[in-house]
Amino acid sequence: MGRTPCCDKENVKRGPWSPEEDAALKSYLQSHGSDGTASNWIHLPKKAGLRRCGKSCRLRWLNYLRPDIKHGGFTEEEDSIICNLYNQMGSRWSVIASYMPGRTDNDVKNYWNTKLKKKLLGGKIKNISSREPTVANNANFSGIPEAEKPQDSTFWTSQTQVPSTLQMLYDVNSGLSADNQTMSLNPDQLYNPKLSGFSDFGARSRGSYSTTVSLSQEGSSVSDSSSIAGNRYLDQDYGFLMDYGFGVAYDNNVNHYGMCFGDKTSEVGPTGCTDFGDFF
DNA sequence: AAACAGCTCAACCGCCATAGC
DNA sequence: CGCTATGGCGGTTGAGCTGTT
Repeated sequence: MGRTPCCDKENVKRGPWSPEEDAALKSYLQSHGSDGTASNWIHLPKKAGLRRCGKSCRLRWLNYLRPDIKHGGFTEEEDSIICNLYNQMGSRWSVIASYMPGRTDNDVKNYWNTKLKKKLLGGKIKNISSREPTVANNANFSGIPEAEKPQDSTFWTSQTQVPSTLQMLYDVNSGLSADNQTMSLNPDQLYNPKLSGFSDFGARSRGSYSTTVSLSQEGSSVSDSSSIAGNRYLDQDYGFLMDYGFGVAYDNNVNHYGMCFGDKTSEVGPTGCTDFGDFF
């Protein structure tokens, strides 16, 4: 037996909302309370005189009609917050959005997919240690569940101790040749078919991320001992996997510096790197 | 001016989590 | 404990807008 639909799809209006519908929804929620419990989204359309699915009403309110919604372009500070948090927790848009009052998960997601991702692909990553972090100073952590907060304060404050081999510019747009002087391995050595190539930044990993990469002693080959989704740059000396956020994992395989590491950190390098790059 | 391509973003879809019975 | 209803979320879609040829 299939799942029962949330509404009668035959009798609900779909597509863009008219100003009249917006007004009806807004007026109803303002007079009856706009929190989910008070509203009961499923039954709201009927009460508000709307021929819409309850979910659609909820989405319209949360993403557009709420009075505290911030419309308009994102600031650089917000860009920075999004990039930092994306690197830390992946595509948890609602959590990321919760750090930015007035922004919705949909907004952040759209902004990431249409602009920020391209910005990064455009080779905007700069020297790792050159910039002060911004999240610590600007993020609003109030109301954020403890588990969702950045857990390592050094991530937000420390800019020192960047290993020299990490002092490189990774230009994701031009591939491996971004900084050949500091790359210890040539592209042939770095490339591993099991890593699915270097050009696909769209891979995504969610939940656990069981990556273990071990470099041979000579660094002449890369062998992975489990599957790796997505594509990363490998640094021979430190063995880290450079992930620019297009498939970044989280949970126990991502440290608080935005780097992805396998379960066996001894195999893939230290966890003491202080930051992962500056995208601007 | 028209045709086409690329981009944006609101809206939808389907899955998952959880509360309540 | 299992089922159902509902809320919430991330991924995807497509209409409309904008830029380019």
